Amino acid sequence: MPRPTEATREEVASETRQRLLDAAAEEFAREGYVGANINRISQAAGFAKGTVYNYFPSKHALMLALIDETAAAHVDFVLRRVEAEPDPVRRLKQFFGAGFAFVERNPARARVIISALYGPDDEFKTQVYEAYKLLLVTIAQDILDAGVAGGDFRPIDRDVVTALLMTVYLGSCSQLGPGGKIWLDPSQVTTFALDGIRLRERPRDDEV
Amino acid sequence: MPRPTEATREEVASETRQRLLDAAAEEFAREGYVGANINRISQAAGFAKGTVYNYFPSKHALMLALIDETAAAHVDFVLRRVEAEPDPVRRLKQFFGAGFAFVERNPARARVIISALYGPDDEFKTQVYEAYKLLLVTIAQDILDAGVAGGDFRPIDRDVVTALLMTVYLGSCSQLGPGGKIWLDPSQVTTFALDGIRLRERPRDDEV
Amino acid sequence: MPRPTEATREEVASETRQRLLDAAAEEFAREGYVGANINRISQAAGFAKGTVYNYFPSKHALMLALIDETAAAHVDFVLRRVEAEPDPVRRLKQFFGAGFAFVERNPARARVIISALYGPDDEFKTQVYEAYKLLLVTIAQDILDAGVAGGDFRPIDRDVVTALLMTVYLGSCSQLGPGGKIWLDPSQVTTFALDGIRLRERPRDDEV
Amino acid sequence: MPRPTEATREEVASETRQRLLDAAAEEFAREGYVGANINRISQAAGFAKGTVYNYFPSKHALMLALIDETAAAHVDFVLRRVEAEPDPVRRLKQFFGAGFAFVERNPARARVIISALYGPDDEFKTQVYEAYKLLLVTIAQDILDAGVAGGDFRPIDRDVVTALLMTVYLGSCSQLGPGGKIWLDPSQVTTFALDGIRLRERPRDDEV
DNA sequence: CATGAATGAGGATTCATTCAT
DNA sequence: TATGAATGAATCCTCATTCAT
Repeated sequence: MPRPTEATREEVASETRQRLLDAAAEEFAREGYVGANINRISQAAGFAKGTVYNYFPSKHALMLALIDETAAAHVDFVLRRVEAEPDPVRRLKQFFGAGFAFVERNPARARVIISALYGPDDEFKTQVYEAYKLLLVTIAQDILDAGVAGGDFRPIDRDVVTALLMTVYLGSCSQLGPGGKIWLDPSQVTTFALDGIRLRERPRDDEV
Repeated sequence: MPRPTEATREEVASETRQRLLDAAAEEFAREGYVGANINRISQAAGFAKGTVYNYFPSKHALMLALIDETAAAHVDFVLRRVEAEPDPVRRLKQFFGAGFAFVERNPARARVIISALYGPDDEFKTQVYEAYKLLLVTIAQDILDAGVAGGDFRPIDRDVVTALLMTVYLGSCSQLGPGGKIWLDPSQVTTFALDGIRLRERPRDDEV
Repeated sequence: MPRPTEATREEVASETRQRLLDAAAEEFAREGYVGANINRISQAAGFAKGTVYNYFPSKHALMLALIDETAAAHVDFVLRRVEAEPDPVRRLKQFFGAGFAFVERNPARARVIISALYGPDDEFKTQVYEAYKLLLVTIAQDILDAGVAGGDFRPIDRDVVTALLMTVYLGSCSQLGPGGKIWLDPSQVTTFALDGIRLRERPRDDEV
Repeated sequence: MPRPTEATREEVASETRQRLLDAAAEEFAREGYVGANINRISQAAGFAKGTVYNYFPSKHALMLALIDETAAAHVDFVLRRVEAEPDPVRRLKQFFGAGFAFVERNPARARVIISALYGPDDEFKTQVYEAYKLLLVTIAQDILDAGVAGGDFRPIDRDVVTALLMTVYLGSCSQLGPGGKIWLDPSQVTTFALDGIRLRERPRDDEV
């Protein structure tokens, strides 16, 4: 058992790091990576400029850490809910539902991810892809493959549709209205996406 | 009628302006707006730094002009082809087909528009919305409304679906592989989008 | 024939560069390379901070340019006077005499060279060696080799003695009293050095 | 007599201080005073940053202490050996021999002294002069004065030659090859210096 | 119209130093 | 005594912008 002071010290360091990441998320979301200002980040976190550099070796590394931390929380949040669902159709709905919920709870983080994806820095893009790989695999296998096998979905190109679903998801997320609310109704987006892939023997009228 | 020298002078000025815009498109696409460098732009266009300021009052104004010019060409290119089609379904296919064609011919311009949309500057976003308004209206009225009225599409929320179609289009455009090729097959994207809205009494097998 | 304005522009640029180098010499001499401040250099030269970067890509490059320029002037100044002398002994005297004269006229430049040689940056050292190579070769060949061949000097290790002569010269130069005067009398230094190598009437063989 | 714990405490403190000085010597030698990093020094010594400040009030004071400690060891090492010799010529040889031996055993310390002498900080220079005063006095009196009085050396300006001998010594020391070896052979340097002052068989009076 | 020298605000980063534990 | 988190002054460098030619 570590000495109390040791435990406390680590907690404080962890707490500081977290506050810096939170402040960085806000700043990067509002100003973009290049426009973000390290001094404002540390001030917003309640520290002096230098403290950022006690935790992250550079602005670039801070961004990478933020991407990693955000992606880990995001993937974890969505996957838990997706995998709790019994069948592919419900899972797809959860993918959108939980995804939008995460974005509404963490609008700044979401913006950072999206701007990393559409911004000019290839290293950020790669980092995002890596960090979200598990989510993409789950969509492809546990939702699309399973859905096609089970007769819920039409035969489709798994990778193309995975990309399209992520595209629809990310695109919807970035259309935030005032207050950070997602302007598109999740259920409408889900319906649209589901109808793009669902098998259609007979009319259905049990939608969300 | 202006004197020949006048005409020549205007032509030269127009030519200079065009070369500056082309160079700016490449630079903004590669570096992002904040990372773009006015000196590099002028050098790439074959001029000295100061020349940019003879044609555009600021870097910001240059970006706005580039958005306008690109959007005008883009909208014109797509609308000509969309409106040449006789029915909503074909028009929607043309929206994607012509849109992807424009992006493949003008990858730098496309990147600029997309980064403006997903970047932190709200003024750029507004400018893009304004410049593309005519395209959005055409989708909403001449494709969706017409398609619903004609029984091609299910009753849908026109504005939501317009947003979703643009989202799918833009998202697909930004997934460029090496060489600027769009990675997603236009016909697959079109099929996906069409199936999301099409009315489905009976199975159809006449797709793209 | 270039246009007058062109000629003037080049003259101004050359003049600016020279003023910056002069100011840099003073600053580097007084503060050392690391302690030197680019802003102070440009201010002392009568320009704003950024102007330095219109002429030199970095502080490091400015230092290298200063070493080169100083060494070229130094070597030229000394070699002209050394080579005007008819015999090795007089040439050696001129080496010290002209060398000390250059240092007294350019104390800041001399300090920069010396601090480059004794400072921690190996690239600066290499640059100094390269820039003074011609002078070292002249000492070794046109003074020492010639003097040994002509019976003025004892048989000596040419390279060792070249190094020792430079050492004595540089060491003496760095012992500046108030006002930048070299504290050691050139003639005393010359006598000391000459006696270290001159042929004696009878051989002695009791050395270390 | 202090209590054992007291004695131990002092030993530990002394040991710590010594390790810090050793690490500082390496760092100052490699990076120069301004480029040296207090954190690296403490890490290399096996302590945290703050510990340096428990032993030295500032980086500047650490440098001064290092100069003092090095000079004291250096002067002691050389003087012991010089004063063990019976006559001025042997003493002068020992001055160079022991001096070079000290430098080869303590290359980092030697570099620090030399960079202090040729660097921009006058306070360091003064400190070096003060700390080496006893050595200079010994050269001037116990070697040069004694040698002139005993007929070994020509009548010379004692202070000038003292300065020249130190110059030759320091200059030779700073020409370190790979591995910290002094590149100039001590015996050659000694011969050169001795011949510069030794009495010749017959007077010459054709000098400068 | 084209030029490019000059400007100076702005920002990332370093690091000696302090001090509470 | 040892620690290391926090500090903030200091500095190199970038680059949009101006303007005289």
